[in-house]
Amino acid sequence: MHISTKCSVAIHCLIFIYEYGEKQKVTSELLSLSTGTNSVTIRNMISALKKDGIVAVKAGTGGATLNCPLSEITLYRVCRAIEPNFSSKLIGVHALPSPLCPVGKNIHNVLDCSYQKIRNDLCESLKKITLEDMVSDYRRMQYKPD
Amino acid sequence: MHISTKCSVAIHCLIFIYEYGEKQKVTSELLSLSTGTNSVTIRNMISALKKDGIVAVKAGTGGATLNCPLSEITLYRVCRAIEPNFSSKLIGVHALPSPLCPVGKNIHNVLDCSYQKIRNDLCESLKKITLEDMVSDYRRMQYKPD
DNA sequence: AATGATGTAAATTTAAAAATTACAGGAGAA
DNA sequence: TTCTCCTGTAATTTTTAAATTTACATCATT
Repeated sequence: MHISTKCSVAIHCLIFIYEYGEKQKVTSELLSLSTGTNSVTIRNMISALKKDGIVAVKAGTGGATLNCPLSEITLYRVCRAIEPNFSSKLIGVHALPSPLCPVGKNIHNVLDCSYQKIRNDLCESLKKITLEDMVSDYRRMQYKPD
Repeated sequence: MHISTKCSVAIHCLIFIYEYGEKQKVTSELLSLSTGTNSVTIRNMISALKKDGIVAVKAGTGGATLNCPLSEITLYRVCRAIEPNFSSKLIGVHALPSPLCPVGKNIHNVLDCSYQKIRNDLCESLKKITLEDMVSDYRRMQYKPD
């Protein structure tokens, strides 16, 4: 029913990996410390990003690196990688409207009509923002700390 | 962190009230039966819609009616009435990134930059859809049931 | 007054998200 | 070749948020 904190954690990790992935070994433990999120949760999330080709993880010895240019990583892609049907969970629908009521009988279809538009708009909105944008925001803040 | 089912239940109720509110007394009990949602939840939700001027409830004796034209009731207005800060809860953020890490220290501000754009886009998207649209979808389905 | 409604608070239940525990398996270092 | 550090993933437990339930004061009409 929502875009979970996993998306925020994923962006955090991706920025971290971009900044440090080449210089040092970025493990799930390190990302766990930086994000304040459980290392198993991190591993599951990184694993999903890996399947989408966003990151690469060195087998056996560990360590994550980016696997594609920042400009190709949109928020849409991150959300979809982590939670395949995230957009259909955006707005919750009540499960048991009465089939005996004319409104209840049709409400799911009525809602779907409009919700589909909203879901599409959201996806477009998420496609417009890339990790490149976010890293540049990050760097700007790095040097203007207030 | 998401748009709850309350929004869907509210739309269901508003269509119901539009269709039957003038002919019969639409009580929370009746809406509870039609939606399959608890009557106290209905009353709380109707109460929020009332505060926004979307519906009127007859005091004492009960019964809800629409209080403004369908075309003025956008999904944005419904969402905001029910959950004042719904858009800020759209995407969850991890609560405890490490303040000792350069990324952790700035991540909330970085996320806010982009998330603000997404929230605005969502609000615009919700403003484009009115209850008038949804009622006409509903009526179309009424006569073409499949 | 009696009835049938709303409005709201407080407590309980339910369901979803996240954390924890546990462990098999891979790559490199000792 | 065995030890260590890491990943991947399953199963369980804890935590949190949403929704329901219970309860009752209050307000018009009959």
